[in-house]
Amino acid sequence: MEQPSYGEVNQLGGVFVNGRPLPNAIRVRIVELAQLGIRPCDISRQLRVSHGCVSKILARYHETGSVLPGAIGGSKPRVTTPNVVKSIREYKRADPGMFAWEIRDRLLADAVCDKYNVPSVSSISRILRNKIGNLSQPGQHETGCGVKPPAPPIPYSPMCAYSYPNAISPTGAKLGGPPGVGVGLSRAWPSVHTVSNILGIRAFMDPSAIAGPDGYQQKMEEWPCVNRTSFPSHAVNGIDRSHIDNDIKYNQSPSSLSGYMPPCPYSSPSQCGVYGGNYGHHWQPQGTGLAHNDSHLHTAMNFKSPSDVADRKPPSHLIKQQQHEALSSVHSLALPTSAS
DNA sequence: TACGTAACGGTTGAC
DNA sequence: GTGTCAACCGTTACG
Repeated sequence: MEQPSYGEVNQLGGVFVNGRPLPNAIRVRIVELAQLGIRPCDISRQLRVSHGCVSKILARYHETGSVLPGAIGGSKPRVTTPNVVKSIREYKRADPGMFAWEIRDRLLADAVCDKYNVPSVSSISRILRNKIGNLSQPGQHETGCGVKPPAPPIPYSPMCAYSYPNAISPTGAKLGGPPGVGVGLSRAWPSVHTVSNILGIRAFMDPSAIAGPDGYQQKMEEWPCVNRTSFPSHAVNGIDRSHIDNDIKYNQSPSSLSGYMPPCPYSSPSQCGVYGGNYGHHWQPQGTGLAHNDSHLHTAMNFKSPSDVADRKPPSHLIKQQQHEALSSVHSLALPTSAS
């Protein structure tokens, strides 16, 4: 049986998995280096990540304060919640001649929904047709008639708590919610397609998994379809294994951001929280990805304060030295002088 | 040369 | 169990 090979090599020689986010450690490193004043082009070259990706990650970070990737997969949360259906039913009962658009306005006016999760007129029409259309007919499962209503047509979990305004920007981008709120990431990393595994840097991403105390490791390590042998065993994206190991310990100069930015704050199980399950009752604000139950992430999140960044910037005469050290810590390669 | 971004092909997970 | 859909991903190429 031929095992598929998921890894690919980009133009810079870096290994990536199409469709999958970069390891968080690399994402963090990108932001970290940028914070040190290293140019994106240099970060791109040194980490062997496309400049487009570097640009995207940095832009995302500046916008949301999170280095974590967004929620992949899943479906948008339902807007036709039982509560909404109930309200529509009541509106329709009070005024059978009510138009769908009137109902929609009413839902907004009564704060049953907000502008972000109000059903469309067509959705309301569908509700009226499918669920409330025979409202006036006898035997209807209206409450109060002593007849137990059938099971709700829509299996629903308490998604009503879902609040778009706090979670999604007008552009649809997930933004940070209240710190520490709803950041419990319940879903374990669902995919065997973790880049860390694919790249063979499991230990880099999740040192604790080496011990494998929770059985999670086994699941990951048993992934049979990753042809790790196709990747260099000694280096990942230009990061020498020995340096990766060092990176795990993160013995970096305390003068840099590293002092309060753990190098690998996001273990794979932590990262998983941003994938899937983010809609509906599983949905979690992206911006809080750094502030979830992993205290390291919270710490990492804190480092993003622009004022902090400004305050923590080292004296200018140390910047170049720090940049050099930062990149040197990532690679065994000498930092080109052009990187200045 | 550096950078932003659209296009592209891919993955993911809810439905 | 499978297909669809809509979200996301990183790379590439272009300006």
